[in-house]
Formats: sequence, structure tokens, C-alpha cells
Amino acid sequence: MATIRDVAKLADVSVSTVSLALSNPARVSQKTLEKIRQAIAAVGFVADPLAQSLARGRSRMIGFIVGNVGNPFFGDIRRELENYALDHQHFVVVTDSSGKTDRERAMVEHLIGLKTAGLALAPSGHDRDYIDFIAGLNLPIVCFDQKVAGIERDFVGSDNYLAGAMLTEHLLQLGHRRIAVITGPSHMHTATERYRGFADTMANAGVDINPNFVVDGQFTRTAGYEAAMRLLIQPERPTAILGTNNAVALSTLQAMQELGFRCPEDISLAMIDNVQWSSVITPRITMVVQDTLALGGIIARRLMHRITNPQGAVEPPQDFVLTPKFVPGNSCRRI
Amino acid sequence: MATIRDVAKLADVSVSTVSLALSNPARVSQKTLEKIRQAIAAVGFVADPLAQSLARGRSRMIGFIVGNVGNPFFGDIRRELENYALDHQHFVVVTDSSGKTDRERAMVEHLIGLKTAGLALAPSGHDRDYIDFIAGLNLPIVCFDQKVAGIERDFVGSDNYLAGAMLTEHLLQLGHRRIAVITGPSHMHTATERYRGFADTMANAGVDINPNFVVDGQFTRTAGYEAAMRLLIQPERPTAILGTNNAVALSTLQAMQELGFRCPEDISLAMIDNVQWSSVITPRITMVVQDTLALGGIIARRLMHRITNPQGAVEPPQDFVLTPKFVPGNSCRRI
DNA sequence: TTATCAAATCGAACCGGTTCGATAAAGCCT
DNA sequence: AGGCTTTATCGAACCGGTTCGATTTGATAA
Repeated sequence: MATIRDVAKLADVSVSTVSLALSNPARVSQKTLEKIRQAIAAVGFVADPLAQSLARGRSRMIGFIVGNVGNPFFGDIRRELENYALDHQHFVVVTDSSGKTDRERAMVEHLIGLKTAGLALAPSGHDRDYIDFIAGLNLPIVCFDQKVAGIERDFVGSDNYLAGAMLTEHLLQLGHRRIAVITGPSHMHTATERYRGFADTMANAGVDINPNFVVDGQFTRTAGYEAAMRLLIQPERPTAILGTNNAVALSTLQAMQELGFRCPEDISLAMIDNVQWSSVITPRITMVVQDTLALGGIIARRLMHRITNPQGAVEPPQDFVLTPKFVPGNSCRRI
Repeated sequence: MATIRDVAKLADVSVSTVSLALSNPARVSQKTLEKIRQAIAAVGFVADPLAQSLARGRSRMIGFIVGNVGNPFFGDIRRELENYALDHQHFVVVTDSSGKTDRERAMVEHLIGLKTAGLALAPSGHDRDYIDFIAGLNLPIVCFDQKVAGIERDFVGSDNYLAGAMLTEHLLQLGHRRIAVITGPSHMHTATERYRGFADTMANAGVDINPNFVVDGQFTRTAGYEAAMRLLIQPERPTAILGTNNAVALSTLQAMQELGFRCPEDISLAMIDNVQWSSVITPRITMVVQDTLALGGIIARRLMHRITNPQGAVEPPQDFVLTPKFVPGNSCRRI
């Protein structure tokens, strides 16, 4: 591999001039610029990113940290960020924390060690320790998906309250009153907001919520399945179920199928968030989906803005909350 | 951030001794080892991975390059690799080429620039140029999924011929004769092998293949959908369709639903590869799945072996081919 | 006591760039 | 021509580690 010294030697200039020519060509005369250009081509020089990062104290990498890269929601965002970053000479390093806070922390620390230019982070933690950790980081960070109280950073996400409210309203409109909800972890902002949207809408309609109809699905497949089962074996069953994320909703569908309940004939089902291949799942589930492409675009722009703009670092954090979209399916029937 | 020189100063030893103590404690006396240990703790020293990589000419990172990180197949493999690598003090950098050869190349070059210790690569290319590029790389590489003729590297994958043969045999057993197949790109090893398995099994059973029943689905959603449509609008329809990957098979199911064909009553469907939430898709599709966890484990072990073992680099490349598993569903009926 | 050898430690060069103050060259004005 | 800027280039220090040959220390043997 050719180094900058090889180039300098061949072009008969100093190393620092070559470096300058590369980083700020305007300050170098046309004549030497041309000599250097030729020398670079002749030896096939490519700057070593590692050496650059070490000297600059900053790399051209962006860290992307989520709990599950396989989740298409994160996948879409990743793609948008990657495209945008690539257009701006930055490289995205994707890491998966599997939703574990300690692992996420290890990964963030590793990324910091790599002197990444910035971080796009879907936070997995929520306690004091975690918040302090994030707060203590001294580099551009854009958080997304989970809004964590106490983290003073840019945040990009969807209106989860509205998501819960929209589907609840839809079910009420169809005549449902015995509506059950499968919730997510209470420490997650998305979970509490979606539930709030549900509860407020029910209250506004003057419909009481049956306490037995509120079960915790932890946003996971297994817990969601168990939660659904608990709902379905009750003597007085709900006429409709709202799954507050895709995992619990689809687990519910599975549970219903296994117990011989038809959807929507016996029980209606609505879900928040999309899922791959939702179009071939029978019935097509009525859902509220997030605009992942828009979210990804905003995250990318905001992060690159903070990275490339010198004064971007001191701009106060800002929240970007997008409106989710209602996508009707045929999993909810009128009663 | 504390540097190694801070530690050396505090412990009153030379910088090189500190470095030695860290990399090979046995060569340092107990006394100084202890002094250094305390100094490290006192200043909170953590070695800068960038500086280490630059000096060593090698980092503790492993590159993982696939065409679609969202694909659960790759997701499972990634997880296995990540766990194993983390246990061995290595960090996995995930990159997504979106299946584009030039993008993959750019990413590989970037990873090389990062002086990654090794690469786990699902190759996306197949032409001379690409093969030469991969062959020219001078670091441990384990290829997986696609076996590319001409690439002399370790390879980990499944017996795709068998996968095609198993499902074909299954359909034949059920009495099907008019079996259609939706194939993948002819330059992909998995695609050709799966088709070979189909064709040979048909031939062995003495069943002629209707040329109209062989359509190209490109392993993609859109092309698969179109291919399925071409099959389904023929006056003489197949009684069973073999989708040679999940995208084309599920697109076929979608096309069938849209045209009002019931599965399996009107047409049976079998597919190669799994998909997330397959258990809630109606009907549950009969499929042959790869043992992703085992694949990931082998990839991880093989790669780390080559990385950590000095003589591992010169070991001749080896192929690891696993047997896929038949998973019965209810998408194929006896006729 | 001194020669011998292994173990422990050190110094300096190196990895491949960046940065900034100093110097040299060129341009402008009186 | 002399003084004053501006522009172009350079040298050296630096980023934070590793590596290896050289030197010092300590123990053992003669």
C-alpha cells in the first residue's frame, strides 16, 4: 500500500503539502496540485482511514444501534440512513444490541472508541444510570423510536398516542365495546403512549375498560402469545383485540387460530406497526404503520447536519414526531 | 482520555513496558505488573482501538457482508457470529450491500481499510472481475450462502440440490404431476442447484416438465409475483407450485389469493427457506428450511479459527454443506 | 570475585496520516 | 529599490499505540 510519503517523494514536495492538497486544494498552487495528482495516480495512493481517524480524532463512520436489525422497521430506517450517509462520504456501522442494555452500552463504547462521527440510536434503557451514560457522551446523537424522558437529544419518532387512538376509534366506530388491548413494557414510551391513546379514546367514548381486557405482552412473541391466551380463555371474551405492536398482534392471531377462533368473524384484531409480508397474512390485518422512510430521512439529515455543521453541535435538541398512517385490512368487522 | 504514557509516568516505567504488560504479562515481573495495574486503574486507562489497529496493522473487527440484513436467514447467522465473536473479543461490523455488487465491493474495501481481522461474506457477484477481486484479498474470509465457482475460500451453506429434490419428491408422493417451479437468477448457485434438484427428481420419477411451468422469479418479490401471474393465467394450470425461495413463494401465495385460487384446495404450494411469522400465514406453507443457527456457528468458528490461528491462514479452503430440514405445513394436498 | 546467561526493562523507530507555526517566494505599493 | 502583504510550501510535533534490538539487572556457576 502506498503511503502519503511515497506520493510526496514522487511529486517532490513535502508530506504536509500533499496532505493539504487533499484536504484543502484551494490553498495549493495549480502546478503542485497537478504534480501531486499525477503522483497519487502513479502510486495508487488511498488514504488510510485508520490513520486519518487517529490523527483527526474523528472518523467518517456513523454508528447505528438498534435492538433488532432484522425488524423491517429498523431495516427501512437503516437503509435511508445508509444511503444518505454514503452520499456524504460517511459509512454506517450497524450494530445490534438484541435489546440488552448492557450490550448496547458495550457497543456504544466500542463505537466511541472507533471515534465515530455520530450515532443514530434506538435507546433500549430507561433508568438513571443509562440516561447519565447517554448524556455523558460527547458526540452528535440522534435518538429514535423510543423517547426516553431525561435524555436531552434530538428525537425522531411517531405519534404513538395517535396510533393507539386511531385504531381504538376505528374499533369503536365498528360498534365494538368489549375491546381488549395487549400492551408493551411499561418502561417503554411507545408502549405507554399507545396505551394512553387507547385508554383516552375509550374514556372519551364513555366506554369502560374491563381490567381483564388489559394484558401485558411485553412487545415480544412469547409474552404476547401468553397474553393472548389469557384473553381468549376468559369466559367473557372481547369482541376485538388491539395489539400494540406487531409481535403481540401476530402472536394473538396465532393463538386465535390455534384455539379455533376465526378472525374477524369471532374476534376482530388491529395492530400497530407493519410486518413483512403482511399482505399474505390472512386476514390482512388492519393496522397503523409508521412512515419508516420519512423517519429514516429525518434521522439521516439531522445527524449529518450536526456532524458537518460546526455550530450544529450546540443547537438545542429537537423532537420530530410524525403522524402514523391508518392502513385498513379485513381483520375488523362491524358488530 | 488517559493514554499509555500517562500510565507509564505514574507507574514509573517505560511506555514499552506498559504495552508489554498488557499484551504479554508473563514477561513482566510481578512487582512492576502490580504497579502498572494500579496506575491503569488510577488514571482509568483504556487502550485506543484505533491506535492499536494502526500499529498492529490489524483490528479486532470482523466484517459481515450480506445482501439484506433484514432477511431472517442472515439475521440468525449474524446473531450467531456476533455472539461467538464477542466471546472472543471481536466486534462484528454489519454491512448491507442491498445485493448490489459494486456496493458490496465498496463496503469490502472500506472494511479492508478498517483492517478487519476477517470477513464473513455472502457473495453477491459471479463474474470474472468479482472473483478476481475476492481472490486478491489477503485476509481470512469465510463465504456463505452462495457458492461461487472460482472463489477459493471456505464456504458454508446448505445442500440446495437436496432442498429442491425433497419438496419435489413430496409433491410427487402426493400425486402431483403438473408441478410448476419458480426459479431464481441463473447465476446464483442456490438457484441452479435447487432447480437441478427439482428437475432430476422429476426425471427420475419419469415425469415430464412442462416448459411453460418453469418461470423465472429472480428470487425477488416483484419478479416472483409476475412469474406467478404468468403461471396462473395459463389455461392449463399446474396443480402444485414450487417456490424456490421465500420471496417468490409468498408472492405466489399473494397472486393466488388475488386471483381467487385457494391453497391448497386449488393449487398446492411448497417453498424453500423460512420466513418470519410463517406460523401465522394461512395456509402454513410446506417448506424446507436451512439450519441457520448451525450455519452461523460454523461460519463463526471457522472464521475465528483462521483469524486466531497463525497457521490457519494457509489451511486449504473447505466446504461445509449442511442438510436442510423438511417442515410440513398444510399447503400441499393429495390429489 | 568474576564470567555467563536469562529475565526484565528501556529507547527509538514505526504505523500513516494531520496540523500549525515558521519560512520562502511572489505580488503590490510608494 | 525597499518595505509590506499575501500566498505557497515546509518541518516538526503529534495522534496513541506496538515492536524489536539493545541495555540493565539479577541470579547462578566457576
